[in-house]
Amino acid sequence: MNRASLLPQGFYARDARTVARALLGKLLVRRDPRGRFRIGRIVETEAYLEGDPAAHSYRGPTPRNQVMFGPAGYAYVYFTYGMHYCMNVTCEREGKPGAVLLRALRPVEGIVAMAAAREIALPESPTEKHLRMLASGPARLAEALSITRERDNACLLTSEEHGLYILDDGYSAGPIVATPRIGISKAVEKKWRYLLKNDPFVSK
DNA sequence: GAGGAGATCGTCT
DNA sequence: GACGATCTCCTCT
Repeated sequence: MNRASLLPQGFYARDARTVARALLGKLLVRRDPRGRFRIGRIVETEAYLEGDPAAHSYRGPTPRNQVMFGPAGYAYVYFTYGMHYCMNVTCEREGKPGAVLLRALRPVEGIVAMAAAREIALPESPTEKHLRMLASGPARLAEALSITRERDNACLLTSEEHGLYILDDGYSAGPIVATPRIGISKAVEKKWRYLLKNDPFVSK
């Protein structure tokens, strides 16, 4: 990888829709305790805003969502459906909740480790179809990088210290498409899901 | 390829 | 006590 740099906190302290678009093409990095890396390029995001009925923050702070009310640039990881974790990045500013859900990655490095974490048997020469199974979907993404609420909620993403962070390697993302968000029942008309146009690694 | 059911439990009402 | 910012597996075409 060439000259990749951490995104500063100012990158995150903006409108969630702006951050959601800006995160497309950036690298999500997991460095595990053995110093091995799992890296994927972000190809799909969703924005959740203040006053947004679909956002976990809508009804005010609770133990579960309190990270959304804190400063920008932290991970908000929640547990849902009794079995899945999903990862958000906090944005906006303190007291004004906003978050971006990371929905899909294009695997870049550590593919074998991702498959192991997902308990998927990869053939010697995996096809794009196999690689799509690794991190195309918010719960798949979290599982591929071993992201859990217990380990990663409220972790600072602008530092490499915790082993989970986001890098800008200078990649220039192509055209971005905005669509309605997935899997929600409120504010379904808002087109706050963003993805790289024609990218095969977006979720379905 | 499309569509639907079931899994499974933390969180909030 | 109801409901998820989901995924997988199974059936049918």
